[in-house]
Amino acid sequence: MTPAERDTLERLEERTRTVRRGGILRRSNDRSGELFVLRSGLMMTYVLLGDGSRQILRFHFPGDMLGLSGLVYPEAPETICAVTESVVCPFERSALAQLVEAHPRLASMILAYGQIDRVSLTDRLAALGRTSAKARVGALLLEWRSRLRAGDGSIGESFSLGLTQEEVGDATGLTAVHVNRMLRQLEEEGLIAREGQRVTICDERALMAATNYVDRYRDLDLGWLPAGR
Amino acid sequence: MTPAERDTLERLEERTRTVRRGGILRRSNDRSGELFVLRSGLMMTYVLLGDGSRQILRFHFPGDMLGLSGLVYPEAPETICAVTESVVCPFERSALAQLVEAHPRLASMILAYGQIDRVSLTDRLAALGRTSAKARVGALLLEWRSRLRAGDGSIGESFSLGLTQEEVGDATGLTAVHVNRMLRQLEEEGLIAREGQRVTICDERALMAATNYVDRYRDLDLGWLPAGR
DNA sequence: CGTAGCATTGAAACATGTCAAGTAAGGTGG
DNA sequence: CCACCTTACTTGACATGTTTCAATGCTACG
Repeated sequence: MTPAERDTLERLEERTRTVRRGGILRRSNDRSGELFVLRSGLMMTYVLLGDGSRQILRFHFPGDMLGLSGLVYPEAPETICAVTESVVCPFERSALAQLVEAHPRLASMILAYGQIDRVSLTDRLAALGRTSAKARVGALLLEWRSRLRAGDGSIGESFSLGLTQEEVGDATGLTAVHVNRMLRQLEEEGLIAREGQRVTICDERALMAATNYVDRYRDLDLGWLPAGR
Repeated sequence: MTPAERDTLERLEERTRTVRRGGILRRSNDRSGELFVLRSGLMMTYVLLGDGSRQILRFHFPGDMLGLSGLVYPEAPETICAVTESVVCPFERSALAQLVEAHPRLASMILAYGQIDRVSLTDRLAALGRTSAKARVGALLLEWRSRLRAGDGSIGESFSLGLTQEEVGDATGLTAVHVNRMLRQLEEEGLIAREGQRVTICDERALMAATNYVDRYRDLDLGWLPAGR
C-alpha cells in the first residue's frame, strides 16, 4: 500500500466511539448517514419484523466496514448493535466520496470487499432456504471459528462463542430451544464439544461435510486492481 | 451524466452475447473472470447444494450488473442462468478497474448499486428465516411486479410471472407442491388472482402487510456522490 | 395423437415450533 | 458472605407447518 493510501485510511479512523455490550450504534429507520469501521469488539446487524421476531443478518468482526447501506438509504434499513463492548470509527459519506476520487485502488478494494460480504450473505441464504437446522447451527460455528481465527491466528479448534442460544437462533432462523437440541446432537455425534461458552470443533471434516460451509475469506483473487496512488 | 461517463458506459456494452432460455452464462466453479451487464431478458443466479437441491439467490432484470463475484473469486461461487432468452454484454475486470480510475462518480454508483443488492438479499434472508411460506411467496410476487414495472411503467396490477412453481419454490426455500398450495390460499383469500402465467395483485395493501415487503429500489439518496468527470 | 413437463390434490411422515417446568450460573444489595 | 433475582440453559410433551410420496389432470408441442 502506498503512503498516501495508508494515510487516507488512517484519516477515516481518526475519531472513535465506544459502544457498550448490547448498545445500539444505529437503529432501523434512523436518519444518520454515517459509516463506521469496527476497530475492536464484536457487533451484529439485525432487523425486527412486524411480529416482533428478529433476524440477525450479519456478525461484524474487527476491520469490517459497517453501515454501508447508509450510502443509498436515507433511513437505515437495519439495526447495528454491539455483541460485546466495541470501538468503532465513524466517518461521513463525503469522506468515502473523497477516497473514491483520490484512490481508485482503495475504491476497488471496498468494491471487492462488498462482494465477499454479498457472497457470504448468499451462503447464508442458501443455508436458510435449503439446509437442516443442524447444518445451519454447525455452519455458524465454523464461520465464527474462521472469522475469529482471522483476527487471532493462535485460535485452534477451540473458541469462545460469545452468543446466547437465542442469538444463534435469530441468526439461523431457529428457536432458541431448537438450537439447544441441535448443539446437543452435534455433541452426541462427536462433531463438537462444549463447556460453558467454549466450543471445540472435534471433527472438522465431518462438520464441514455436514454443513456445506465455505470460507469466503480465503482464495481471493485481486489481481485486477488498478495501481496505487 | 457527463459525455465522458456516458461514453465509458457505452464501451462496456460494446460486445453482446445471447443466451437462450435455460442457457447457462456461467457455471459454479467456472474460472471466468468476466462481468456482464444484462441488456434484455430475465436471468437468475443460483447454487446447487450437495444433496442436489437448488437455492435461487437472485433474479436479474435488464440493467443489472452480473457476475460481480468474479471480482474476488477465481472460481465462480454461483451459477448464472437465463430464465427467458436474454442478451448480455460481457466485459473484463480490467475494464472495471479502468472505469474506477477514470470515473469516480460511476465507481461510487456501482458501489451504491451493490448496497441495494445487498439490502435486497438481507430482506430475503429475513423472509426465509422468519416468515411463513405464504408471506415468502407473496413477497416474491410483489418483488416481481415492482421490478418488472421499473422496466415498463405501463405494468399495473397484473403481470406475467415467467417462473415455474418449482422455481418459485427454489427461490423461497419451499417445495413446488407447497408453493402451489400457498398460491391457492392467497387466491382464496382474495389477495391475488391467477390465470395461467398471469398474476394480478388484487389487494396490494393487505398483501404488503402480510409479507413485510419493502421496495428497495425506491427512496434512494445519492446526494453524496462526487462530481462527474 | 402421443409425450413430456407442469400444475393440482390428498394422505401420511417429519422437522421444527410452542408451551411449560425445572436447573444452573452470575450479579447485586443487604 | 449470603440471599435473592435475573438471565440463560435444559428437557419433555405436544402442536403445527412443511415436506414427501403418489396419483391425476392439464396444456403445449412435436
